[in-house]
Amino acid sequence: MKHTDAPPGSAQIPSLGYALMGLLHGKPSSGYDLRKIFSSTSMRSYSDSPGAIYPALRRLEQQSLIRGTIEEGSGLRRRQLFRLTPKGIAALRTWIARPVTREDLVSGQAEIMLRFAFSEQVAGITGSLELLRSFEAALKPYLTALREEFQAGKAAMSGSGRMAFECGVRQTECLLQWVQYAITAHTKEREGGSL
Amino acid sequence: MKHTDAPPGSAQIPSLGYALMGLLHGKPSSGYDLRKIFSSTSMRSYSDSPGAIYPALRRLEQQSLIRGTIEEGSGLRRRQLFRLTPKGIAALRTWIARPVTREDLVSGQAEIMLRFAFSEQVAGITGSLELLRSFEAALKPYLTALREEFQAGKAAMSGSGRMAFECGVRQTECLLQWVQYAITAHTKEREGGSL
DNA sequence: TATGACATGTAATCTGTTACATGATTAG
DNA sequence: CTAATCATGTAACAGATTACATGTCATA
Repeated sequence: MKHTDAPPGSAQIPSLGYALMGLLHGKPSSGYDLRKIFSSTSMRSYSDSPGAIYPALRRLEQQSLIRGTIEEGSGLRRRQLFRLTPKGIAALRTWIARPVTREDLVSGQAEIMLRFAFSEQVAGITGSLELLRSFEAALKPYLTALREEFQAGKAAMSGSGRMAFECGVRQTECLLQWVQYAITAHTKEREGGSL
Repeated sequence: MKHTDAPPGSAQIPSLGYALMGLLHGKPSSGYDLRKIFSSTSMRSYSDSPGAIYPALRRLEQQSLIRGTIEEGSGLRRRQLFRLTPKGIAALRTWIARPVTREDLVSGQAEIMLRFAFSEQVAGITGSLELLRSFEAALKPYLTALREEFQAGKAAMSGSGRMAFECGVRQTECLLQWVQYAITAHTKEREGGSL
């Protein structure tokens, strides 16, 4: 019975859309540029296929989150440069500022890390710090629950099932350590930098 | 130009299909049972929605990887119990025995962990060990490449971008440590258990 | 002039999500 | 009787993958 009832016009943006917008915030780019970023950097987890990127760009443009302009002059063929609109920047900011939920943790933390990666450029160090704290706040009880589930269920698991679960717990512990390290690092930087 | 040319009839199975088959290997279950497992255990990353599970089960049945039989007798309503066919068991085994590729590492390790979790039940400790070694072999050069990419690119990243990358490196290190720990644990168990 | 990198797209298909529909059985 | 739980399904839609199609420009 979850009536999503999203604010009209904001037909929820998939992860790829935010990845694209985050990159465009850094620098206006063509679809081809973005594809190259996906295929050549550690963002390989996003598909660099034209069938994914061009339709996604068009959807974002239809929602007025980005605007494309055809580049004239420079030697090559028509090349459409996309840049964020004010509405797009606002959407990015809202996305980054969303509190981290249990759901974010359950379904792989890929999207939260994406949010964090863009956070400093889009929302400043304060925004990064807020996201990290929200991350930490969600992570702690989640880790506790994971450990409890492990204790409760390990008797019924196969050897490798138990090990796989342990891996999940360890990875989550590792993540929490990183979050705490990142919080101190960012706190220091903010004190040293802009105070 | 990648002509996939999969062996006919084996129309590549998505991750959800293997998750379902892995659970069925443990014990024949109805769609409802499987949904409950997804919604109540740490396999929450799979959707427990009927719109995902029932069609997936039907697809597997059409490929003769599982077979459903209606349960009579016991009080409740008709309930279809699914169990693996020999072909399904073979497909599971093949999936588990697949060498771990770079691609597996790039796009989140969720699927390899699923493979590993089921490996002992389906392929025995030897199968688990082989998978772990393959995992280790893929992980080491990947980690090296990640670190190199980090060194090469960190100058151009924002503070939080750099941190996010560092998180990726740390998580990968954590994973490698776990793999090595799991290898020694499994090796011991095999020596103690069946020798 | 032929090849390969640049640059953009489309169509078919598959899978998953959301939301709804149906009906049986059990507990209060 | 009514509500909750058990149990299965479907229809509309969104998004990604794959494979193909198209055309420009540089260079060898």
